[in-house]
Amino acid sequence: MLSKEDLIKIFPDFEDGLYQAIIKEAELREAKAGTTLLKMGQNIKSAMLVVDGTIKLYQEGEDGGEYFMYHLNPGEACAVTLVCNYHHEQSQVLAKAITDIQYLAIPIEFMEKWLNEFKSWHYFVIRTYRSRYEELLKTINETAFKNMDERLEFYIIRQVKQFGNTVKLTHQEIANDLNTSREVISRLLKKMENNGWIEMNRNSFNWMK
Amino acid sequence: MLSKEDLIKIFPDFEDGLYQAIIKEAELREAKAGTTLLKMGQNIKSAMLVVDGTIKLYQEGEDGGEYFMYHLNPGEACAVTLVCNYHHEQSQVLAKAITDIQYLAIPIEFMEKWLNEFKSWHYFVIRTYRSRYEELLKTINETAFKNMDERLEFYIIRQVKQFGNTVKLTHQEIANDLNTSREVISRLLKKMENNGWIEMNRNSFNWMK
DNA sequence: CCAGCAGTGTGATAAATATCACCTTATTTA
DNA sequence: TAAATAAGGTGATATTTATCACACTGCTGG
Repeated sequence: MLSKEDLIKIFPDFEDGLYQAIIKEAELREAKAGTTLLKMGQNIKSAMLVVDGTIKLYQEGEDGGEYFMYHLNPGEACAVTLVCNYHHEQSQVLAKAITDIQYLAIPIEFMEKWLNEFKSWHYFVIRTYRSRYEELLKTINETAFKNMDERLEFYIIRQVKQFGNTVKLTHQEIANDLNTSREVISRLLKKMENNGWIEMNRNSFNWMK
Repeated sequence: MLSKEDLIKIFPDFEDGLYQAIIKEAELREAKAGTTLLKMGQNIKSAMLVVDGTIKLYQEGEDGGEYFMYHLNPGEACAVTLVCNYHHEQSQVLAKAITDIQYLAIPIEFMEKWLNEFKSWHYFVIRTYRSRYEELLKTINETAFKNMDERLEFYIIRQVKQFGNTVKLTHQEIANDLNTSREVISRLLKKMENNGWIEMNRNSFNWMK
């Protein structure tokens, strides 16, 4: 388990008792890049707080398609797992580790309890929901109003902010995240290359705009 | 202002002190059907709790387009206005009264204070964010994965759940909400009529599926 | 009562995106 | 090192959605 000092670094706004509670009740878990952490429809058994690495959150279509919504970084939590009533809550999102990650798993029976006991936990939950709500608003804005070329640009910029100017994704992976086809992405990237916005390599490209 | 008894009917889960605080600090406002209550980019000055009537929440595109996200009903609050830090928060949504409405306006300087003082307020804020987050997930699912015919059906069903089987909207209004054109909606509704799903009239139709 | 307008119907066409086919090139593996 | 595999390029075509043009109809205000 992490020490209190470690926890303070990652979750600086918690109160003393909450750090103790986390140390006592949470389990520190690891997962390899590529692991699916949460599927749609799956019962939620524990809250997920990111300690290290990056998680990608998706909406999953009935047909099996995936639609990228936002990243989760250290110090952040997966909103849907912070359930207040712990009876048969089912996940409405798909969560995947895209780097090797470490996270705290907290059995959901503590969610209600901690809300009562720790003010800083309450604030954390509100901040989490608020920021995720705002991410979803951005995603809706892109999806509802923009064509694929602009959506792709927005998508790339989010990648760049996360991981720097070298985007290490195949055209197919990007197409999956945007729920379109590989050909569409290939052609749009080719246009960007012609415009001098990117420099393409196999399995990656550099954002230069 | 409303009496405590009225408040209890609409917001049953608040604690005693919170009802008092609302009576003391909130202003009961009215607005006519069609009024814009909140524009994107506008500074948020007060929280909005719906007392009577229905509000529609939209995402607004840069080009001026509107995209319907969800309804707000009595007992519910506009999530974006429940801001914790009251420095220059700007609205990221568009809110319109679609019936005559009554709502409580609470100056946002009380948001932080009430979070500290009233546990039931804290829970209310969390419930609000959680349910709105879930609405957005549904909206994203429709937008990202479905064609216009299915999206229209989903949209109509939400209307029907709100207002009953007679949908009193023009094709143009529906087109605006779904960020498409009137012709597209006209043609799709015509198909639904041919399938026997709806009965069309001028300015309205009946859902019979 | 009729002129004008909002609401609706519908064909023609354009634009965006999806799908299919097939090719080339780089990388991995037997 | 040859063969298999993954990544990417590109034309042809189909589907979905957007846009334009114009007709029709029922309602409303002078």
